[in-house]
Amino acid sequence: MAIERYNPRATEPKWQKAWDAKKLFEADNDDPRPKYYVLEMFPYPSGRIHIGHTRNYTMGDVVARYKRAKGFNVLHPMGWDAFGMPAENAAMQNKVHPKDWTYQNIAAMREQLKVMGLSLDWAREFATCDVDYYHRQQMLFLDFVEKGLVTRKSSKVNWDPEDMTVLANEQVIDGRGWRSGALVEQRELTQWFFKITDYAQDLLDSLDQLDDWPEKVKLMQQNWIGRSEGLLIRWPLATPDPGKMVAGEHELEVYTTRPDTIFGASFMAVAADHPLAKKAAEDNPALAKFIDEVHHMGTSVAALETAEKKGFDTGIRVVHPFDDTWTLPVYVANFVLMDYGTGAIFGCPSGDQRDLDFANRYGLPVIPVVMPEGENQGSFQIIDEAYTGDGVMINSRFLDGMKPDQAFDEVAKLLEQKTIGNRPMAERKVNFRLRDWGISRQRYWGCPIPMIHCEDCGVVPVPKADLPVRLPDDIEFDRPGNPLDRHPTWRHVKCPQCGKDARRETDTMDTFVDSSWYFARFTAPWANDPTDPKAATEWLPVDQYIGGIEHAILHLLYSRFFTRAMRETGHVDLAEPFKGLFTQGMVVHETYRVGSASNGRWLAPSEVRLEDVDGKRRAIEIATGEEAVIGPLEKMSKSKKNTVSPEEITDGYGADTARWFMLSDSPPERDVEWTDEGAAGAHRFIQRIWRLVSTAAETLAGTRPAAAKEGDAGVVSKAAHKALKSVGEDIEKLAFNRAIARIYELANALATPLNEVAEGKADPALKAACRQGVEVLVHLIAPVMPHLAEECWHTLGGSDLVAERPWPAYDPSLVVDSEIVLPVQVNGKKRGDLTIARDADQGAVEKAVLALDFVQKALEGKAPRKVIIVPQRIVNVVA
RNA sequence: GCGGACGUGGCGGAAUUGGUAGACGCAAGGGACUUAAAAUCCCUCGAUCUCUGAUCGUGCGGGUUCGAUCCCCGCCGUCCGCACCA
Repeated sequence: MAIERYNPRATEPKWQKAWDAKKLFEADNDDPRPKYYVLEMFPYPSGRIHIGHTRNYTMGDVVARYKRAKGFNVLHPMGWDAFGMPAENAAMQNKVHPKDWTYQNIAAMREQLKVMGLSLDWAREFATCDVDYYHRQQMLFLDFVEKGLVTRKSSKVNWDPEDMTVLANEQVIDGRGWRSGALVEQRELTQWFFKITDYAQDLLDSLDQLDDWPEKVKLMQQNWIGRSEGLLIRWPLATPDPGKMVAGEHELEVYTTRPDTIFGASFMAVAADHPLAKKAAEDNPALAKFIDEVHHMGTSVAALETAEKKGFDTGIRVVHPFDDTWTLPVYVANFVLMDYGTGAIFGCPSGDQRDLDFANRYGLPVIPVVMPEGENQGSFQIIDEAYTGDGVMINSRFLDGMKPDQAFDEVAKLLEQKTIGNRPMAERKVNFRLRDWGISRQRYWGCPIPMIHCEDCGVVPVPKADLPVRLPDDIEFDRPGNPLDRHPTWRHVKCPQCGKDARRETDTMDTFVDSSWYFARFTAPWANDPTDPKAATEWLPVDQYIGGIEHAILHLLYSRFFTRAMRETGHVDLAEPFKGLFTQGMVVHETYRVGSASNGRWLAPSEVRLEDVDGKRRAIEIATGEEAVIGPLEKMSKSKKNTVSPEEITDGYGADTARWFMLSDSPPERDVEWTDEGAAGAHRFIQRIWRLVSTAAETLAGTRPAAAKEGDAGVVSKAAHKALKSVGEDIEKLAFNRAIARIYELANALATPLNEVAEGKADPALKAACRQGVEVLVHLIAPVMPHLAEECWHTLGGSDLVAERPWPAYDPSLVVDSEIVLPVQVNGKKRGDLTIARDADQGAVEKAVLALDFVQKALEGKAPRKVIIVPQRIVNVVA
C-alpha cells in the first residue's frame, strides 16, 4: 500500500491540542521530582515573532522536552517585556493607545508562538505592563528604598534628544541611543539611581563561580565593572603668591594606578567641573572661557571621543610629596573626567601616551622613570611613544633599581606615613568603572516610580497600602516629552505624611528594571508579594537561560544586582539568578539589491529567483527579470529586506521543519544562514522518517521490540543504543547540531535492515531489533520534532503521548564493541588497520601488529625501535 | 589603544581537546525507476600524480613530540567587546 506524504498542516494542530488537553507543560510547584528551570529571554511585543525568536525558543524547548523525558519537573514559562518606547511612538504616529497597541501585539505573537508547538507553561504568562506585575515592582522599589539601595542625586546624564529621555551608560552605544540611534548629549538632571556600585566587588568576584556561563560574557562583565587598584595621593598646594591664592584650598587629591612613576610627574590635570577649576576660574576670565569651551565641546559623547587633548594652566602649583623644592603646574584638561576617581590626575608623560601627547603640546618635561630590563640608561629616551611595560625604575631617587610594583609599595608605604592637614598623604584605594544605575525615564509607558514630592516633607514614599500607582488611561501624545507631566490631575496628590498638596513623581522606571526580576516572578506569578519566597527558593536559580549576546552586560548584570537586592529585602534566597547561560547566534540571510549602491533597491528573498549558471549563482527579480546583486550574509533586518518570517516556513513545511532546520548544521552559538535549500532538506528528512516509520508500522506490526547482541540484528541494536547515548549527551551540552547528525546516522543505519524486513528476508531477531530501533528513533526526534514524533508513535500503535513518555535508557553493553579496529601507523603515518578483541592485552596487540604485512614490509626484517600502543586508540610502530 | 574569539573541502560544519582529518547535512556530477517530470533509491565527491598505489593537505613560517586541527613562538587575516578610566 502506498504511503501518503506526511501533512504537517493537518497533524501539528492535532497534537498541540492533545498536549493542551492533558496540561502536560504546566509545572506544579508541589511536584516532588527534581526541578529544572529552563528560560529563554522573553520577547518585546513588537508585533511579529521573527525567525531569531524562533531559533531561541526552539533551543529552550528541546532542553525542556528532553529534561521532562528525563524525569524532571520542568518549568518553561513565557511572558512579555512589554513597556517601552515603541508603544509610545506608535501612539504618536497612529493615534493608538500604547496599552491597546501592546496587548494587540501580544495576542498576535502568542498565536505565532503556539504554531511552533513549544512546550510552554502558558498558565504562568504575564506581561510587564500588567498592573499586577508593575504593582509588585513598585513594592520591590519601596523595599529597596527602605534598605538604602536607592538614591536620588543630580548628575550628568546621557540625554537622548530624539526619545527625549535619559539613558543609562550601558544604553549608549558608540555615542548613540541604543534604541533611537540619535546622538546622545550630556545633561545635568536629578535622577533616581539603584546603588549597583555597592555590589561592584561582589558582582566581580562571583563571576568566578558561574561555571556554566560563556567565558566571553564573564570577561565582558569583568571589563565593564572595571576594578583598579591604586593610590589616592593628596598633593599640597604651593604656598601662593597672594595673587594666585585659591580661597580655602590646601591640597589636590588625585587617584593613580601608577604611584611608582611619581618622579616622572610633570603636571597635574583636573576636570573642567573640578571644584578647584571652578574656584580658580572665578577671578580668571580666560580660564572661565576655556572651561566653558570644554563644556560646549562635550555636548555629545561622540565629540568627546574625537576631541583634541587641550589644557589650560590655572597658575596654581602643587608641591611634590617627596621634594619641597619641586612644584608642578595644575592644568584644567578636557580629557579628565569628573566622575572617575577624584576628577584629577598627575601626568607622567614617559609612562602614559595621553600624558605624553599633552606634555609635548605644552612643552612640559618628559622624564623616563621606567626602562625595559637590559636597556642602557644613558641612551634610553622617550620621544613620542610612552613606555608602559615592566622594567626597572630610573631617575627616581630612592626608587632606582626597583621593579615598578616594588616601587608602588614603597611609595604607598612612605606617603601613608606622611600627613597633610591631619590626614595621611596617601591611601590605597580600589576604584570601579561601574556607575550607579540611573533608572528615571521621562516617559509614559513604564512602571511609575512610587514616590511623592512634598514641599514640607521632601521626598516621601507612597505607602504600600496605596499601591499600585496606576498609569492613567486618558493620556495625550500630541507633543514630545513626558505625557505624565502634562496630565491634568494625575500628578496631584496629598502628601502621605502631612496631608498637604503634593506632587507625584512623574518619571517612570527604565524598562530594564522590568526584566531584572521576571524570572523570579514566574516561579509564583499569582503571589500577592513580588515573589513567593518558598517557590522562588525551590525553582531558582534558572538552570538554563538562553538568549542573545547583546544582553551580555545590560540585562544580565542588572539581573545579578537585582537578585542580590531581592535577597537583601527577603524576596529570594540567592545571589546568582542564572546557573547556566547560553548565548545563541543570529539567523542571517544574504541580501539582494537591484541598481547601484546609492540608489539601489533592496529585494526580499521572496521577490527573487535564484539561478545556477555555469556554477555561478545569480539572483533575478521575478517581477522585472532584472539581475540583482547578491550581497553578504547579514542579520535579518527590515531595512535590507533580507527577512524570512516564521510563517513562510510553517505555512508550507510546518513547525517541525523550521525547528529541525534551525538547529541542524550550525552550532547554536554561531550564526545560522537561512537558505531555502536547507529548509527543503529538513523537510525531506521529515518525509523520510515518516516513510520509514510508516513502512515499519506495517511490516513490524505485532513484533515486540528487543535488542540483539550478535549478527545483523546486533548491528542494528548497537546503532540504536549508541545513538541514544550520544544524542542524550549532546542535548545536555546543547550541541544540537551534533545530536542531529547522530539522528541522521541512526536513520541511515535503519534503512537497509528495514528494507530486508519489508522484503521478508529478516529473521525474528532482526525484526525485533528493527522494531526497537524505530521506537528509539521516534523518541530521539521528539525534542526537536515533537509533532512528527507523536504521529509516528501513534502510527506504531502507541496509546500514550511521546511528550509524556520517559527518555529510553541505553544498554551499556551495546555501546561498546567486542572487536575494535585499531589504526596502525608506521613512523606516525597511517598504513592500515588491525581488528582485534577489545580486551586484548598490550602484548597481544604488539604481536598482532608486527605480524601485519605492511608493517613487516616497512620494517624490512629489522626489529622496530619502538612500538607505542595507546589502548583503544591507535598503534604507532617506529622503524 | 586595551581585551577577547576565530581561521578545516564548492558550502554549513565534525574530530572522544595530543592518537584514523573531513562524521552528518547542503550543493554538484553519474546511474536506476518513469512515456516524461517530480518524488524516491544507489554510486562519486580535499588536491596532485606515474591512479588496485603514493605524495601533499586544517590561514602562513618555525618549534616540541613516536605522533599536532589541538601545545609553544612569530606573522597574516576576519569578527566581537571596551575605550580620554588616570
